[in-house]
Amino acid sequence: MANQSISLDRVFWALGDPTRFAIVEHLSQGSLSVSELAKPFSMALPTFLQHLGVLEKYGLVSTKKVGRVRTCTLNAERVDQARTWLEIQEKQWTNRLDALDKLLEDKS
Amino acid sequence: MANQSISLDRVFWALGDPTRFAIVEHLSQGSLSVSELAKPFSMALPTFLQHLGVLEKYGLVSTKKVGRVRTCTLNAERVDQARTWLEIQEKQWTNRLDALDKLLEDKS
DNA sequence: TCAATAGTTAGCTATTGACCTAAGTATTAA
DNA sequence: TTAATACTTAGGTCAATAGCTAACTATTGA
Repeated sequence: MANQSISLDRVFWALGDPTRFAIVEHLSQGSLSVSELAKPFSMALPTFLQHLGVLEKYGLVSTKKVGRVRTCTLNAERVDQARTWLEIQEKQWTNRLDALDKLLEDKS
Repeated sequence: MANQSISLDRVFWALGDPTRFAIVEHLSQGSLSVSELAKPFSMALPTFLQHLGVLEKYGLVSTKKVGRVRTCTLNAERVDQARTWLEIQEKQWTNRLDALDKLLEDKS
C-alpha cells in the first residue's frame, strides 16, 4: 500500500545492483523460498536478505512467511510501472524528432 | 561503441538517482546545452556534470561539444534496451501464471 | 525432546557516491 | 585584446551501501 508513494527512481535504484537485478530475473521464472533463491549467489545469507529487503521495500518483490519458510514473489505491477515510464520517455523523444522532421519538410 | 558491453543493471543504476532520473525526463523533451539542462537543479555545476558523466558513461545520453557549448541528447536506444528487459521479466512472469492456471483447469 | 533447518538480528568495516569549493582552460563577443 | 561565458579539473568531506561474522529465534522431522 505504500507502493504508490514511492518515486520511480527508487525502483530503478533497486534494480541497479547486479545481485538484485539477478534476483528479479530468477523470480520472473516463478516464486521461490529465500534459501532456494539465495543458492546461486555466493554471498552470506544476511547480505542476501538485505538485497531482498530492498526489493521488497520498493515494491518489486512481495514475500510471505508460512511456518519457517518465506516465499518470494515478483510484483509484476511494479515492473510494469518502471517499463511504462521508460516507454513514455522514448515516445516523447521520438515524437519530438517527428515534429522536427515535419518542420524541415515545411521549409523545403 | 562501448555501450554493447555495459550490463543493463548499470543502466538501471544510472537511472536510480533523482537528479539523473530528472535529467532523462528533461532530455526526452529535446536536446539541451549543459547550462540550460543544469538550470533547474540547485546543485553546483561540477556535481551536475558528474551526473551527466554517469548518464553518458552508461549510454543513456550522448554529448557533443561545439565551440564552448556541449549539447546533450537522450540516447533512445538505451532507454529501449532497459524497457525491453522489463517487458521480458513481466512476460515470463505472466506466462508462468497462465501455465499454472492451465494446470489447475486440467486437474478440475 | 532434540537436532536440523530456515530465516533473523546485531554490529562492524571498507568502499563508493553525492556533494562541495577553488582554480583552471577554451571560446566568443565587444 | 580583454572580459565574459561555458564548461573542466582537482581535491576534499561525509553519509550510505554492500559486504562480513557471530549469535539468536522459530519451526519441523526423527
